[in-house]
Amino acid sequence: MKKITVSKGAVLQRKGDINSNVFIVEDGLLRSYTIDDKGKEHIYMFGPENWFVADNCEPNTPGELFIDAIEDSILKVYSKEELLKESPDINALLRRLNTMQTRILMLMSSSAKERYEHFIKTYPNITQRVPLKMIASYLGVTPEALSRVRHELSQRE
Amino acid sequence: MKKITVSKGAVLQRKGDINSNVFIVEDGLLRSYTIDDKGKEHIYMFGPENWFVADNCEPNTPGELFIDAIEDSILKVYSKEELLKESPDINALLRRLNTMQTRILMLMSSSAKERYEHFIKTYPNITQRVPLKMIASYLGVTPEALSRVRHELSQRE
DNA sequence: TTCCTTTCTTGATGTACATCAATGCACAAG
DNA sequence: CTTGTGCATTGATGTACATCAAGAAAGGAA
Repeated sequence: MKKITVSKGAVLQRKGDINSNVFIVEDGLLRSYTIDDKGKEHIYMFGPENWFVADNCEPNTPGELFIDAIEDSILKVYSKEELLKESPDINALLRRLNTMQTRILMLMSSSAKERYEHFIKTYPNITQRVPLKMIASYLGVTPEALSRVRHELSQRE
Repeated sequence: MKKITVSKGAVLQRKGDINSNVFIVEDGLLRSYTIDDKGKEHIYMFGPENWFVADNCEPNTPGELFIDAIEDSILKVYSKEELLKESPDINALLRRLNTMQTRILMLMSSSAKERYEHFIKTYPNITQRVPLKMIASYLGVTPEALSRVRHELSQRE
């Protein structure tokens, strides 16, 4: 762990960086965000005092998020490895957080069709095991809308 | 930890229960979901083999989610206290998961206005510290839309 | 101060998805 | 077999929000 001071506007991490730092905000304000394919910014979270901010990607895989300082800030910086040493159970939780992160970014930036395509890639087996209306409910759309998406996708072949 | 077998349709937890179990799915399929004020169901997650399913509420506060079995399932059941004993750091992560959970449910079930109202309740200070467009980006709406929501709310007094 | 940049607001129009309603299919129970 | 009940599909219509465009207000740097 080391403590650093950054000024407003400082960039702590870029999307695509292989970088597994966890920031704990002592004072100031961070934000983490992504930029989608249309160039639009989506803020994933704000990090005010006493929050921790991190891109919850697996260690040693490229990150999804940008992290920067909205105000002058004082931060404690941990490496993820450092935290994992303390307790390996944390690994499962981190993976779970990652799933949630992806889900939030999907809900904010993707259309029903894109969300469905992502879903069948991520959970190919589940698609066969549950009724369509449950998948719709998971994706945040109505069964009618999902049915039309499905129809559209099957046409396109 | 104990191991249990449940059959399709079994309800493991209801919204409002004070119940801090964590289920690890050995075989079968669980789902967790909420029901909003309009009576609409929103699936928070599916729990296939090797997933863990839990309502990430603080221990000893009422849960947000229903959890039930979509297929006959074999589960390992842990109490949250049991996990916390292993490593107190997990607490911070659980709190974080809870924030994510709330966020996902908001994105799936609430209008822009409701999301904004929830935001200013949860982060009253941040509202003053960041430009509106960032809040819009966090909420998943355009600055224009948020501006109109704000206008509407200020009228109503 | 003036200029420049960024933020916020307001209006007009477009669109993805919701809602409502009807029909067709399964599969389960009698 | 027949009847019922829940699920999926399709069409017609409604609406919340996005997009596009223009102007007003609010700092920041010279």
